[in-house]
Amino acid sequence: MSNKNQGQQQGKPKKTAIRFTREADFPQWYQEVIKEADMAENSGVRGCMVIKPWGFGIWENLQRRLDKRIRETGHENCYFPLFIPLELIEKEAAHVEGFAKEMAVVTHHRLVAKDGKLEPAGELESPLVVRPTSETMIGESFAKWIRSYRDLPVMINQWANVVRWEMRPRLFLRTSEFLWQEGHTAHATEQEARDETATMLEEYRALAEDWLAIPVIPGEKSESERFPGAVETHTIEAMMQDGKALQAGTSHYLGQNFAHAADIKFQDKDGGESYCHTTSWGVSTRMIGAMIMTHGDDDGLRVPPTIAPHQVVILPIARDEDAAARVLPAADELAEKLKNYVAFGDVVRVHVDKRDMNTGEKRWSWIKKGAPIIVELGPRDLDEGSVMVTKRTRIHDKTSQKVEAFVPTITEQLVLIQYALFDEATAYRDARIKTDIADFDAFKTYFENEDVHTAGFVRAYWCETAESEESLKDLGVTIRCLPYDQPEDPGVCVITGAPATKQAIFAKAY
RNA sequence: CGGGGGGUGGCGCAGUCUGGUAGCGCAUCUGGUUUGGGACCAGAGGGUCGCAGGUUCGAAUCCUGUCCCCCCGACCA
Repeated sequence: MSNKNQGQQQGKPKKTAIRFTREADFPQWYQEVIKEADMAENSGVRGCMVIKPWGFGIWENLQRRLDKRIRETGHENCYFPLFIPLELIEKEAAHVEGFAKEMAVVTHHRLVAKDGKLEPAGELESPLVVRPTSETMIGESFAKWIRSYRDLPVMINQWANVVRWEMRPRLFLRTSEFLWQEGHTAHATEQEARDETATMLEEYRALAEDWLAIPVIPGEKSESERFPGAVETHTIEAMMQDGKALQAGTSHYLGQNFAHAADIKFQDKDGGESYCHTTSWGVSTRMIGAMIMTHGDDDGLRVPPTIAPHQVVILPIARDEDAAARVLPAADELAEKLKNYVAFGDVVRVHVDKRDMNTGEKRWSWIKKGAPIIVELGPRDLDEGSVMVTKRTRIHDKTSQKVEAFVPTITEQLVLIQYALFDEATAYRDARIKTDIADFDAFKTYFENEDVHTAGFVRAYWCETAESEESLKDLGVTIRCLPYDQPEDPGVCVITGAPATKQAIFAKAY
């Protein structure tokens, strides 16, 4: 048995690679993972973060895959302005109301020097809102673009930053400015728009589960949780390791609400005039927060191989010049060999870490960053024709593998890590979905007494009334969604005891 | 936005109550010894204490304002 604390001869012994454990303090642990993995940091601007290469690389890999799927499902990328005229966003009543509190507003367009300082001057006649989302702006364009049924459907997407002046920012989960994609489509018929909404939610489910290894529950939002202005909002809900829910992506059927507001209409075959049915859907950098809180452990981040900026990190071990002369070229050579293989549709991403620092420290830095496979290559390995392999899923089990066995199986090893992460997360989540809560007393007892060991979701029948939902408020519990897979038989509402036909997921949420 | 806690070399902190011009550990740099699970010894560099103003002979310490961070709550992707 090796002792991972061996190097800690002085000072406080460390049991884990990072300072906080999930159990002791989940919020602190979350921040510590981000810091130790060198993913992002706060900036001097409230609620706005600097995304560092390891965090941004993860985002880019997620983005690359999703962008591909967005194109494959018939959409095209566009770009719309960051600023929205105030009078434009006022057009859809429910929409404004929903976003009013969190909109940043530009009121001036110029600065003048005064007493050595710069002061805003040139007040705008009409203020501009920094987009919190682009339904209104894109709706304006749709109205111009669409004349005839032959122009439909219009299916576009944009990768952009948006601003929502949130009260309580948290890195990746809720930043004032965040990166996302927003898809916007306009259709001739309700059915087509509803199908689009469902198609994109399924894309999000696949992105979360197949790509990020995050198990999610797809379903429909209750009325109170709907996107402002939407007829229906569909969501994928994930469970974090503290048992809280995180909405990881949404797809909205907007009906004709925005079409009426922006006058998006077309002439049909009969010459009649109709309003379009529109949709919108988005996922954001919040997904990275979901990944951290799904896969991270007390030694830091664990990145699914699909999106890891480096899937394999090679650590050349050289104690002197002579060893370096042998080991460094060998490490490069190994990297080149690995690059002949493809995993998840891309050439295996290999990095040789040649930084001049202690090997143990170097190794821990990659463990904290969550690189899926760490390969140590030293003179001894060279003599034996082998490599020392650590998988991030089992950091205390180093195995020596022959190079000719290791290299050709790299794809398989990465895939197995991917599956292991998904299976582990799924087992964790499923064990924390309670389905045996009989009545509201038991429900309250559960949510009042939950802690980091027991917290989770309750799945139970719900009568779908706003009043019953209101009574959850004091508990801090919300209805996350009505899952698509529903039992055939009706039951009774866990809150009111009234007859109910559908089950809902109840949870505390981010 | 309400309640609570904070901002002191890169990181983590002490010092603040009882003003006297900054200290510890880690990290960094140099030299040496080391090196396959977060090395050791010696030496060195680095901060004016979030920012602005005030009180004072003198402010990290007191007062006012302000910005930012963390936790809980309400709000939200």
